[in-house]
Amino acid sequence: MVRTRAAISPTGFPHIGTIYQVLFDYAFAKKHQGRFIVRIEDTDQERTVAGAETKIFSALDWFGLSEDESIRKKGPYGPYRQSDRLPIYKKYAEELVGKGKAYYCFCTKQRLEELRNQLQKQKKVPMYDKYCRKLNSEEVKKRLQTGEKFVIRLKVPENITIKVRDELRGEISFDSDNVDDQVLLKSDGYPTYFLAVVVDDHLMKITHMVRGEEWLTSSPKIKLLYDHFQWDIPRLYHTPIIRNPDKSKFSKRQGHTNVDWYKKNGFLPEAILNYLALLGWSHPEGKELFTLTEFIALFDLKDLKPIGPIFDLPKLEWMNGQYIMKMQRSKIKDQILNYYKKYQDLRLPEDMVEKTVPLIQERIKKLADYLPLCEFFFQPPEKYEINLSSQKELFSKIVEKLQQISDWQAEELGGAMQSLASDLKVKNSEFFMALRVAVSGKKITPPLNESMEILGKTECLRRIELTIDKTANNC
RNA sequence: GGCGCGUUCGUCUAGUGGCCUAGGACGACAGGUUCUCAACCUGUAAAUCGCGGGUUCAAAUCCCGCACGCGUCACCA
Repeated sequence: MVRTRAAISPTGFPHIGTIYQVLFDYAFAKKHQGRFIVRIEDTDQERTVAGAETKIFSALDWFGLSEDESIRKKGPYGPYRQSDRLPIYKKYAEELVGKGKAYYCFCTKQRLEELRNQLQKQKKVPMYDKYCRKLNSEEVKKRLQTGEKFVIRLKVPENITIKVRDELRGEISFDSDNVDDQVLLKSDGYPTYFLAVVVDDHLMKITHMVRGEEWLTSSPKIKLLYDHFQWDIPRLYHTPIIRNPDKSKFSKRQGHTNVDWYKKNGFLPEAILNYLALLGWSHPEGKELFTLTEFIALFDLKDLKPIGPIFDLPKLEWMNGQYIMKMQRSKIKDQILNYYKKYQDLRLPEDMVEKTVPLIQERIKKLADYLPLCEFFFQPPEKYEINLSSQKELFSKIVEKLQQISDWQAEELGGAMQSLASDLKVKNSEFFMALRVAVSGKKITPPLNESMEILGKTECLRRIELTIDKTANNC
């Protein structure tokens, strides 16, 4: 059975790059009727942030990428939080020492730092000098008994070639002399990432290890560990890393990496996933718009392209607009209502939102675009984007004409206004623009006649008369 | 700097030796439609397939070298 996992560090807000990873883990597991596991990697006590776990799970739920096993969903291979598995790592680290594949190291942080500085000065690669490898077992035993602080390091064989197979790139060779004697168990009793992933992935029966490309160069360490434990290594996939426009790792400085930002700006989770799916993967028929279900059916990890794509917000916005355009009206209404309530603490009147949806459906790209476009439906304009002071006469005639309309429908209105414009020999564009601004205050609005129909006769006349008053004052 | 990975329009990509004088999408631009904005329609510009060598009747596609970009070099993940 296929089992994939997302290894998430609770160190801050949910990152869009994490979702990108999770999408592939999730889709691949689902495609093969497998299980998708979320494991909390909180082995760095200093970086762990309280509350981050909750945020991660709520982000997963928002995207519809909920896991099958985790700290909140019981599974057969728990616990799923690494800080709850400390004895396990200790046991395996010691097993490695017993096998002669790892060793105790008593070097102080100061010594390591000096060593590093020294090597850097000599323009050499900063690596541990394997000092404690030379310690004999008697001495080690003695030092351990006195309670001296220690770490356990991986004993990397000298002068061999380590071959690792990455399913997207083929076989990659590393010279073991370039691989550091990695610390596996820290002096605080916590494992480092390397020990923890290998032990956990094995114990949790992970079949496909999907992780970011930033891990690629550490894969020989992983390979060595699997060999030393004599475990079967899962299939390895190093997925591309999303980039900034300048091709560096996608970061806060140059883009929006926080999932919350997308929520707050009214992006739809389906649209984001669809967009993300197209980064490094393409639909066999060249389709750009597809559902998660369709993606799951067609996706295969091996089709991923190992090139770091640049995150292009305009395309995401376009895609979001496409999703809104295709959504049922009642659903958009609910989404808008919900969105403003939740993220802007505004309770918009449901009936009015419902009426305006048909007018704005193809005009907004994000839920957050709704109010700037439709605010005038809820309150009369305070400011006017065009100076109407010379139009007093025009508006008087408009009022006169509007008052005669008995059937207040967009069509009637349009007809009446059209004929008035031609009677007065005013250009359509000018005429309607003046009226538009009088009613809404804005140059850009949904279709005028329809908008006026929704506002109603009384309100429209009120607003135009208000405009006349204001233009009169200006004179 | 060592090591590793990568390189097709501005961006996401199609492409696995002939169908490629390189296709699509976003974006840009121009025009049409139109009461504004969108939407929609039509069209234009945009990649000498990073560069240089091979192999082959034939290369974006295979091989080699170089350049550039990115990643990584912690008791962080």
